[in-house]
Amino acid sequence: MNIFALFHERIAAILAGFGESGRLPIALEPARFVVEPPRDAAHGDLATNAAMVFAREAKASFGSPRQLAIEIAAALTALDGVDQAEVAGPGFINIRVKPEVLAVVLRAALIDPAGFAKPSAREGASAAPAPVNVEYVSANPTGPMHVGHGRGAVFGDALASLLAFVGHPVTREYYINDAGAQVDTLAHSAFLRYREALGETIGEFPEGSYPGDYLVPVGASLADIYGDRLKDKAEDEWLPIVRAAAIAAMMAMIRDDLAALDIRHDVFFSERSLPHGPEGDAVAAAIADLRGRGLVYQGTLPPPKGKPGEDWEAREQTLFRSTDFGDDVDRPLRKSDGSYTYFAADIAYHRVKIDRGARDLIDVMGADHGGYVKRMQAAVRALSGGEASLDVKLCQLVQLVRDGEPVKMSKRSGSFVTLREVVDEVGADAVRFIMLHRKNDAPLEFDLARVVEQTRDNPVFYVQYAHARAASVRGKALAAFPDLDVSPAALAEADMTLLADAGELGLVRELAQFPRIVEQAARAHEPHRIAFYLYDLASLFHAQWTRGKDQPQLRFINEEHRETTCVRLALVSAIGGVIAAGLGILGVSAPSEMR
RNA sequence: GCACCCGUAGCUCAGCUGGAUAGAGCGCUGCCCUCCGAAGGCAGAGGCCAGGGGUUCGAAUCCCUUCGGGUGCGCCA
Repeated sequence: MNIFALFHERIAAILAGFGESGRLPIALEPARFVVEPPRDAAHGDLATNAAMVFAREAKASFGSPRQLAIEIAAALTALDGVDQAEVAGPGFINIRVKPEVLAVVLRAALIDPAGFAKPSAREGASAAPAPVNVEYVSANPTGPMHVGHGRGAVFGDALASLLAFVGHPVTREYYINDAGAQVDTLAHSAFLRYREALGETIGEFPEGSYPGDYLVPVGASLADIYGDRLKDKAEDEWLPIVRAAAIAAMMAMIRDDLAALDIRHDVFFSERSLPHGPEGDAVAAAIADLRGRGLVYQGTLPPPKGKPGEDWEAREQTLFRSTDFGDDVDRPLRKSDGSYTYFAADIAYHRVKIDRGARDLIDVMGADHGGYVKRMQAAVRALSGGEASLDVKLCQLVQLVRDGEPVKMSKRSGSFVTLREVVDEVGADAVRFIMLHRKNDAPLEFDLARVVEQTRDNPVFYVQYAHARAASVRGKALAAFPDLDVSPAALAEADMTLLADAGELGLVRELAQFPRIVEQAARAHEPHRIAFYLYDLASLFHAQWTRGKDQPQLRFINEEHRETTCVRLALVSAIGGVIAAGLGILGVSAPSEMR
């Protein structure tokens, strides 16, 4: 029930009508104009720039954009639900709808807040929303997740929910980098813990290994299972065993950390599981695929400029022609020793995703992967023959602070602040909301002290409290009118014309924006817009509530006027419902009371 | 050297894919409330949207460029 979309269609129809009578070109692209809330509420309920956008096309028949605007406005005025449509400035059209339109919006939001926000299936819609694959987290299985991983995790999870909410079939996916040198290093560190568990004194861990004590249980468990039988085996015998045990333990830990944030994936895809070997090599097949498209060749890359490359020497490699797709240089698929690069494996993996049917691929990664974006997009386009596209969402760093003071993080000592510690301290809701309350490509400051405060500076609390307050008002109403039916269906019968106060009408207008915000957030892949919207809505709601302090006639519950109470309860319930629906998309709970 | 991201109020950040007088929260100033519905309300000051060019009816938004910050740059994953 998106009234902005509704009026967009109506105006498009009016323009098409002008097209039929030969006064405008037939095939005007409706996406060029917008219908949006006016900056100033005094201007009306909706505004459109349609007349100005099509000024050039209208010049012959209408002269000025203003004249086109006048005629569009005249046609709008004749439509159902339109109170007035007037032209302002150079050609804006401000539309004011009749009260019954706002009543319809309010009822829709009240009866089914989530359904209200979903895009309505249009008649003759071209196609169902495309299948989307969202890959997120993908932290290497070499230790506990830290806070930066958490941001990507929460972001990817909320984005996946958002896309599912608006109708896309969504696959949530985790790529386990379990095939590189890092996991061998992990295995060596675990082996040291194993020997330790057998009673050896290990002392200092070697440079570049994983000294964190999260490997201690892995060593102990290996000692339990194998006794000392691994200790004297050759490395190529114990390594696969220890590696598998260590990776399994790390992934169990990571999944546990994710579960604490209520983050789940449909697919955990192991890099090691990509078929390899003579009987079927997925990476080789992917390279052959690209080669068949004429995009692979043997060549030598120029040395990187500006970086003093002492040890650089020209070597011939197998290269992917990513420059055909806008990359800066072609990228190697095989190292000089003939083994595959990580990029080659990643190409094979994305090929799997495309083969499974995904057309919109999204990778959520840390900002340090920025240099990787172009080549991966090139690969996806090449592999799919242009059918699929990849959007890469880079999440910037998280700076943990407490009361404004930076929290020390030292990876070297192994005592970095883990995601789990933060979740345990402030709760999953706070972590999720704060991480979604910022654009993904902007750095995030996370104040551990602030997010547990019960004040307006704490957006988590402020929004959740609005929901709790809505629930509380409903309870209070039952105390005043014990026989009142406060179910949404019953409240929807209330006389909506009794909503007359400017603050109340402002709230209805704010509710009307929810579907639009959801749609835009989904299209832009920016869940933070929902968080900001919820904060604005909560803010207006709290303000209206507070007005009742000084002006008792504005209180939601009026013991003298049952009908007024009903309609205000309808408003309050709709607000509560929309906040719950919005928080639901973000994966944040909507409590009925704050403690 | 090149590529990508960022630069908006004192601080932290929004700004709806080009619209009307650039917004919010903190902080600051001044009133109100602080028993009557649960952790406050109202108002004000504060901006060359980093600088400069361009595109057009119209630019914080798009393009070019300069400056400043971050990230990355074959045989790491």
